[in-house]
Amino acid sequence: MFQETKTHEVTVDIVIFTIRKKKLEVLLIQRGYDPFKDKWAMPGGFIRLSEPLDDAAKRVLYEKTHVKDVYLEQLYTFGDPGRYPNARVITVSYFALIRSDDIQLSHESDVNIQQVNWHPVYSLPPLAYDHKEIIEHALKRLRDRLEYTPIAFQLLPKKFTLTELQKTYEMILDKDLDKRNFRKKMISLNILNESDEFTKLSSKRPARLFSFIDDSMDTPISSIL
Amino acid sequence: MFQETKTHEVTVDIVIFTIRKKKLEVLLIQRGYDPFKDKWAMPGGFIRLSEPLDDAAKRVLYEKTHVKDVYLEQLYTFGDPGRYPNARVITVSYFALIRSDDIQLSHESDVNIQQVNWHPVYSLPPLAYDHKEIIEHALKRLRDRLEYTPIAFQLLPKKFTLTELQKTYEMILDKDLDKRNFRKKMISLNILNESDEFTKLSSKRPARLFSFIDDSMDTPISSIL
DNA sequence: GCAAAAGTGTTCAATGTACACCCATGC
DNA sequence: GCATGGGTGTACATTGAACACTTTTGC
Repeated sequence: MFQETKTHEVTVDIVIFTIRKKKLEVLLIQRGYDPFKDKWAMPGGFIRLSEPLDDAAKRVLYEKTHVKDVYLEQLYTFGDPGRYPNARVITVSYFALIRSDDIQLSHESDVNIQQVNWHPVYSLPPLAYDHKEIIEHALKRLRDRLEYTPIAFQLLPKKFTLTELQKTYEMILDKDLDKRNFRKKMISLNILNESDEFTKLSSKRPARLFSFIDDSMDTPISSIL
Repeated sequence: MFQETKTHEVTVDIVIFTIRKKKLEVLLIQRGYDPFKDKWAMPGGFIRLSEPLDDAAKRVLYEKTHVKDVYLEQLYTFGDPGRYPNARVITVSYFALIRSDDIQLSHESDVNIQQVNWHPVYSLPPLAYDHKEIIEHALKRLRDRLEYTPIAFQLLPKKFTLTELQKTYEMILDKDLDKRNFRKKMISLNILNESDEFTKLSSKRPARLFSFIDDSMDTPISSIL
């Protein structure tokens, strides 16, 4: 077993979440060669010898999306000997939250890659390796964080309406929330700045725009179910 | 940098908690040689090439304590290039909860090791590497788990009194709890079996013994503060 | 009979949950 | 003027927090 490599290889893989077309989506890359040809996989890469783990994650993230300064958190380390064919690859997984309008997907001319695309997290294509398991793990963690920290703002533009915020929660939790209770709760947390601006474009009643008070990232939130 | 090794080395390190002498303690090994001679470190070891991560953790745990079937959970992966002198060592950390009466410390005749000993988690000796950071991380995780899952039972004998259970919570949270509220809460969770037995040895009023209902390990617990 | 730990309930405050109607706008 | 999403309050149930005295035993 493992004749081809005599050492562990260590990679980072990143579950990149965004909100796009009113859906919670993850960024996937279609593999252009075997093993797992045509299957989809999360962006990932080898960790350089003198590179901190978080830096490796940031680098991979930047290479694929050209975004910086996004929410990034280490998730879990997967290292089953059978997870990778013909090599022992241990992967430190991360999850990232980005605003879809910040993104510039890089369409590098890499023959190994067929496509880079967003996929709704609730209807994923066939995935390579153990990436399905990793994404499920990431979704669990994201839901967990959502109930205790003001993390949803990482997926929204600077200014947003309360309805947009609520929809974000609903997409992640995959569950409907009560409008009045949601607003009451959010406002009582004192993490929102009420602006004087309103949405204009819609052909409906304009909605007030809010922004997130930066220094409240560490504010714990009691449950919003 | 890193001339001595050209690859990443991957280890597991385990934060082993127990309750001993009415204190929350961790198992540490005093190093017998440089670097970090005389400093204390957590039990750890290299991951074998075709060994799953959890198995490596179980193996290291067994080697040091001769216990099996204990609570073991992956914690976090530390991989700062500067954390280890002269090598790039990435460590997947775990934390374990064991009953101190189950333990048989192995006093192997390893010249590299001076001593294997328990240390109170709130007054640790000087630690090697970044192990202080790892233990702090483990303590945070343990506290977190304590508030949402019935994990404290992993530190107690099969049968225990409510006072012992409360003391366990108090040691981990480093905070006093209200006796009546604590008992009310625990009983309302329906995860305890009330037995007909009582403590006998003490020279005080005997206390009723309880046991934990096994299949409630996944029961979430709302906050106990 | 006294020292020491076991055991037990009530009141109040805070938080969560369920629920329905009017408002402002563009067309 | 009507369709669409924005915005608002109250009543009730659940949960958490504070708090003190009686009971059982060994000595």
